[in-house]
Amino acid sequence: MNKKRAQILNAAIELFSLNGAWNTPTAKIAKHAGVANGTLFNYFSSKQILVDEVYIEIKKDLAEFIVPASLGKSFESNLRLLWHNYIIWGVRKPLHYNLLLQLRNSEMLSEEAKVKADEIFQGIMGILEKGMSDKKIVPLPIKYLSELIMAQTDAAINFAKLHQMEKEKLEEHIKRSFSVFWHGAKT
Amino acid sequence: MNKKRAQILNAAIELFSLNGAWNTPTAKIAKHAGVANGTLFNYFSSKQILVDEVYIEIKKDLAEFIVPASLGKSFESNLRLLWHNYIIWGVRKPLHYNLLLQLRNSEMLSEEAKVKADEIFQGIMGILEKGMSDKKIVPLPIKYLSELIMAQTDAAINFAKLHQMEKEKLEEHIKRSFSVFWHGAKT
DNA sequence: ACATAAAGTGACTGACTAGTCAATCTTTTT
DNA sequence: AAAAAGATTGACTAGTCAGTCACTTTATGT
Repeated sequence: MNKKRAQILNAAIELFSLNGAWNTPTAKIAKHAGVANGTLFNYFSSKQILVDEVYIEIKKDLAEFIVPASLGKSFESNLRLLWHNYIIWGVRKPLHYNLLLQLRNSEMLSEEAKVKADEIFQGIMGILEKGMSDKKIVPLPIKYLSELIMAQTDAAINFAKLHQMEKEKLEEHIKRSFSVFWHGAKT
Repeated sequence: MNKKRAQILNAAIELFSLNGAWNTPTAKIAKHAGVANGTLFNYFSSKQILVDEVYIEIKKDLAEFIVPASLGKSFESNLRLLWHNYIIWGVRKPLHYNLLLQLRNSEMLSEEAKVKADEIFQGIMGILEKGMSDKKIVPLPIKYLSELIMAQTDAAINFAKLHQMEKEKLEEHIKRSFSVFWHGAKT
């Protein structure tokens, strides 16, 4: 069954996010997932692997959510869409988002997991970077632009959460955050 | 003696940063600090308290480093200086910087430690926020500006590290990063 | 209906670690 | 220089938890 695997992953995501992965015993995860202690290890042969898989799962979820279904229009509109979707994801899935940050900075991930997770985003990053260099819309190094995009979307997510934004207000905020980025980058 | 306390804190900062605080036994910290196991608990009554104190220590170090000695000129020049100093600090003290991010997202800090650490920055933030609202240089909410400042300086630190920047090149990069922010914010 | 395989279980264990404390060493006081 | 106070020590303990494995339950094939 793959259902059990998903149950365990979901339980892990929730408990890791709320209490910290370092502070969450595998027994608690199993219980929360409604399976026996030993069953967890049938699906994930060690806690390390579970942590890695949780990270990859979250990145996959994110990638699937933000990737523009209809790609091709102008580079700016593609970037706008990615920008929008990432912020929405961060606001709508606070547990996932929180855990993403936690694991990124925790020294808990194996190198393999980091590489694998990066590979998921290679497609998206490739499109982005190609667009940036082709159009040379912007006089900044591509890698710095990527950093800026990540950083400013994170700032936007934090602010949106702080004010518990929804619907129109959130959409307004997202638009404005993109303008701020776009004007800055075009300096 | 306060020297021992400092030794323990420094050992903890190094080991926490490299291996993760969750993964660093108190015994290892004591050994690395050149004191006995029990001595650590004479200075920090629990590991939780040690972690909290490490976090506060780092924040103090940062505050001391970035605060403009000569304050008073224009708001923009003050902000420029804070911006500059924070990035320099992040680049020069990679262990401190790394651990700051790690602890922020780790669910390891007590609420009291977070509050105490925030208090250290209340002065700086106050000046900043007052400057922003007084001059109304910028049509964005103050809290969002703060988020943007933190986010964009972090991006600048990452990029500087990625390219192992130093001296003039680093200074150029810092200047540019501020321009990007400033132009964006004035949208 | 039976046999064989696969999936699930949970009590158990070996390793690890935060925190203790009685004993020892060092510093200060008288 | 003796005594008292304070600091340091590290062997020890009590608790926790990742991972195991002999057994049970469920699914599949004949």
